[in-house]
Amino acid sequence: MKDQTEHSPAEYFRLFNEINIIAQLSSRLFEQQLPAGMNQSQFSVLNWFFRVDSEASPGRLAAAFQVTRGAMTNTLKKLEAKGFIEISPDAGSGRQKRVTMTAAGRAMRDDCIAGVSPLLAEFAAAAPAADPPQLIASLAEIREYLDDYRSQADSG
Amino acid sequence: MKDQTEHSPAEYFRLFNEINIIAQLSSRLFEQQLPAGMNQSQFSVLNWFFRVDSEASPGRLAAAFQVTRGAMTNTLKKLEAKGFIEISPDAGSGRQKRVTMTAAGRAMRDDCIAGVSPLLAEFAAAAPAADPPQLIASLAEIREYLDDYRSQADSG
DNA sequence: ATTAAATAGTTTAATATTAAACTTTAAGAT
DNA sequence: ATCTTAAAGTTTAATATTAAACTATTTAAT
Repeated sequence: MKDQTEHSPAEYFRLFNEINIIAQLSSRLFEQQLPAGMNQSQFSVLNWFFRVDSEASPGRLAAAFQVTRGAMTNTLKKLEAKGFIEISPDAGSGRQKRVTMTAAGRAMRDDCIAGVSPLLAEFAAAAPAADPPQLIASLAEIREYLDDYRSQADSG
Repeated sequence: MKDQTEHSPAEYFRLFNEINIIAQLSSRLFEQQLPAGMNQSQFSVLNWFFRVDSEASPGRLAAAFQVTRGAMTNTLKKLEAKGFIEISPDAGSGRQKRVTMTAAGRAMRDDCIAGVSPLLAEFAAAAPAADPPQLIASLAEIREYLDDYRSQADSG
């Protein structure tokens, strides 16, 4: 007999299903709170500069968000046109570029956070999850597994 | 001091972030295993007929998957063109339609499951999550909250 | 019975994304 | 030194999706 550690394929199917539905619902909800003209992709890039590093190549950002380089080119163009980032040649490498966030970009990132905060606060108050830290930890394990899996597939 | 029940907005931000990354990674991975010409949206509709009911209106399916009716029109057209579903007038209501899955659709649904199974089995064997049932239960709570939230917003 | 409002579905225009082709630059092999 | 391969970024074509306009039908109000 199996004990509580049984992990069936069907169970994981159901798990990914729940995750996908939540991703879809929450993304829609979040995007509706963002300032006009901003979407989640653009916000994510601005927030990356806030959280992770002060500069990056387009390729590094594409890898960070697991989108194609073409998609990142498009997102960066939008942000550059609005003056939220700057794209300059990389001094050390002629085939790379150097992306940085402007003051206007930082201000817009703050506006986005302000727009989304009431929703998150409402959510936190309703607390529809028993133990968020535990949940986050479990999900992080899965995310890391998928990341590794992808890397293997890329090289193999 | 807060105990383990603290639920901060920042925590939920992080939670949705993990969920979105997993959704993106897993969707890509799953779609790559599907038979040529099939994508997740189309598979989901076929699988819905397997799991939930033997017939539905386009609007019911759009609501079930939280996509616009326009998006569902598009998905159903693709499935109909390939002979996986049939769309007929609804006897009881001139403005509704009646969608059903064909035998070819059932066969394709099985092919999709077969294509995805090795990946799920591999995943289940690696078991990158301590307690999938618990995880699913927590996520289901969140999904239900978001569903309700959306319904309120729609009517309010 | 007429009219107004709501509902179901489709169509259109715009956008975000992927995959693949392409250009330029760098690194490695000889 | 030259040639080949790899890497970084962009462009193009195709697709999926949303929001909004539109058509047809049903329900409700009077």
